[in-house]
Amino acid sequence: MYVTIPTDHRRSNPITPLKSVMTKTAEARLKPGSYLYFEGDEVEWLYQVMVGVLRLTRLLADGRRQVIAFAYPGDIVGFPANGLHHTDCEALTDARLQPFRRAALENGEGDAELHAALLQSALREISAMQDHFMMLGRKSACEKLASFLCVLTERVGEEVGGYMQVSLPMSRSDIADFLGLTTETVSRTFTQLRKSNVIAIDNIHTIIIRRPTALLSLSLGDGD
Amino acid sequence: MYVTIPTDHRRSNPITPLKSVMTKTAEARLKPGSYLYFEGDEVEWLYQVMVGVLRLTRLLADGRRQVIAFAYPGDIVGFPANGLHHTDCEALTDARLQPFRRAALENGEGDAELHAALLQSALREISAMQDHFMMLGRKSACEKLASFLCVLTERVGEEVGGYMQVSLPMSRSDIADFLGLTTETVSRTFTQLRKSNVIAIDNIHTIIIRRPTALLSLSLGDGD
DNA sequence: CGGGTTCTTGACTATCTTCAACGAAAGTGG
DNA sequence: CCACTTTCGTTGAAGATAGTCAAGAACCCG
Repeated sequence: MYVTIPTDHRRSNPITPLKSVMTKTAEARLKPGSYLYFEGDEVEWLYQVMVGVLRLTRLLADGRRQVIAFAYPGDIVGFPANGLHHTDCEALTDARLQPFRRAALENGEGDAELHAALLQSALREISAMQDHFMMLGRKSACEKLASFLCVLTERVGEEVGGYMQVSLPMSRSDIADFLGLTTETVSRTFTQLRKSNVIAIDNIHTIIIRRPTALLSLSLGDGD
Repeated sequence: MYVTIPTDHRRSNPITPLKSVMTKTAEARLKPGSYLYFEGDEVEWLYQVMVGVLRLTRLLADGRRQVIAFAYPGDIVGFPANGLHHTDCEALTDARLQPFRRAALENGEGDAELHAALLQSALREISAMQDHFMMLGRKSACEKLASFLCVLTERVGEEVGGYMQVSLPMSRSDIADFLGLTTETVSRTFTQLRKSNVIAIDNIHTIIIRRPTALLSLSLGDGD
């Protein structure tokens, strides 16, 4: 499940690994900055993220970029369309991935359980992307960033000293390209949230949620 | 396949109907303005649009709306996530739909061919939605509307008197909510395209493409 | 420690939205 | 079929949000 506004899937299901009764393929490992695949590549494998964070991006001819999703442990990346990858996929951190043959999705390969799990994952992704449409099309900069932090806190936040804390392995421009903003706007919005004491910025990559309910309100547009 | 920036699927495959060897369920018919399902409904059927145009929408608590997609003949609507519908679906025109049991997607129901076709349709939808992200997040009003008209022309344009002509069964506010704009901006952008002689507006719901290459350039951001 | 990248901040600008009015089209009822 | 009402679409003026350009600060890495 990808980082978008959640529909219902809570952290109730933290990282249900898909287990295949078939060929137990060895986990893949990635270093930060290395690519798993590129747009246009033939799809041979899907991958479940076991450890780490990946970034899926698409480029426009003139260099404008859209981050499609950040993939966290439990998520599946690499769904094919007409047999091809439609995004670039880069590791933001050290990562470990469990590969599944594309055929496991497309014809089951005799493993009905795995097949069903991959399909459900694809369907959840459709729903998650629909949420993200609302974010991109209809939310203000502040609502976008607040939503983003809420979702991340929900999925991968850790409690530290009575507050939830979130690690942001991606750069400000990754966040900007995910939310349809510029880095400057992302930066200003972080500052604004910090000054209004909704969050604290421990360091650039670590955010502390000081007022979770305020953050949630902002994410829903009650901030007016 | 939904109305978004196309990846590769051209009109080469105009309306390949999915044929089931199983229960030949009767076609459903819809009048304009009637709903096929609502967000939150249990999914029992998927539908392939045979005739007509449907609109898939999502609402925010405060009434802001996002049009997720317009579904044209050949498209499948109703993919479940956790068994539920995640959009509202309304007919914009008279429509005819071929229903398929949800089980045909989820476990094949013994019809492997239908199962595979539904799965491929879901995967293509994921790719189409990724295109739409770029549109919502990274394009200007003019690029958005030009892209929209290009895609529609490609999919459902008809040649009339040497020019391609496109019918727009949806309202201006549907277009606005699809592109993440206001109705005023959509209207102004139509006027701008008309004044620069890229399109002609035969009537509110019928657009003539006077300069297709100029429209394509605008959609890609070469308009500067 | 130093050089390069990333992040933040400021001033200014552009694009799009908002608010408001008007006109056109479509639906309703006599 | 026409008058009335309502909805939808267009246009204008003003304002706000986010973008652009530019400089300085913080961070990272060798």
